[in-house]
Amino acid sequence: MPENRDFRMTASRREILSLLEACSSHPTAEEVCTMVRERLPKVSLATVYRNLDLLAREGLIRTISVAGEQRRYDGMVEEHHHIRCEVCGRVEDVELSCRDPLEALLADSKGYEVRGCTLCFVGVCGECAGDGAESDE
Amino acid sequence: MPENRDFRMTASRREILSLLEACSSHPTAEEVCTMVRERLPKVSLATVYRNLDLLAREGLIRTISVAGEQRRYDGMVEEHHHIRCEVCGRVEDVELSCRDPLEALLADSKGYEVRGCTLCFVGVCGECAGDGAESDE
DNA sequence: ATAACTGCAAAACGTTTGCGTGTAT
DNA sequence: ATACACGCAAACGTTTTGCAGTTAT
Repeated sequence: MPENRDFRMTASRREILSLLEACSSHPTAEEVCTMVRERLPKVSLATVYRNLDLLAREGLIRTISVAGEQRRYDGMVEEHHHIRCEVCGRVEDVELSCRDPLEALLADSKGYEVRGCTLCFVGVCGECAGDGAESDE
Repeated sequence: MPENRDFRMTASRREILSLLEACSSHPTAEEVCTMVRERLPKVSLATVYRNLDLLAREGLIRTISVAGEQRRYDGMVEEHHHIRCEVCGRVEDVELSCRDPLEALLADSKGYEVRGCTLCFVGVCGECAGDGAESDE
């Protein structure tokens, strides 16, 4: 039963994929690598990077990147956005479809054909609030 | 006439600041360095990084994190957002205050105290449209 | 069989830091 | 005079790449 893909579904790829799909924490490549190694101890970080890149290009996962910070990966491929805690760095999903109404506005106002939208709120999560951490603004 | 600042307004800082204020292209640190060197040839990249960081901490410029790319800097300090061309990479300002209505929603729905919002649309700008460049999706 | 995939090590990249010298205040 | 800022070069953490051996198809 040949799969209709232009790449091979190897053990490490299957593992990365199912791991990301089950995981809500938007891990970094290194965190993915650590998780993969629990089941496939010999997987190298380079392979994890290569596979994350491939899976993202194939549209099976999403990349969350904030310039100057470590890239993170997300198994949820539907359009959605994130909120990141300024203190602990955690990233959570936000279900919020503000894209469509703005798309028309932007395409009109800037002459762009809008293809996507990366929206990331930053703030302080409930756990970090009151930690005395809000003073570094 | 002593200035009421907790840092010195040196030549390189003044230059970086006025350059960013006059510049609408959201340059990277290296681009800023190149521009600064047109007038101050001996400035080092490390100094540019240090000064960009300081000016951002002081609130005189903004750091913009455009997904997947190098950090960029912006002389416009008011809350605003960006749109980036997928083809040529240019980043333009978008005046669009979608923050306030969403803030309440988010603070409520996720338990976060929202402090800011980085919103970046990606698309194809007018100049790049029809260049045959939209095939690499 | 063979093209795709892998681990390893080294390179590349953007960014930060230590140190001794220079400069704004 | 002195604390701050600087240039230089080296270090850093993340990501990419070259290569030779391995594996899925």
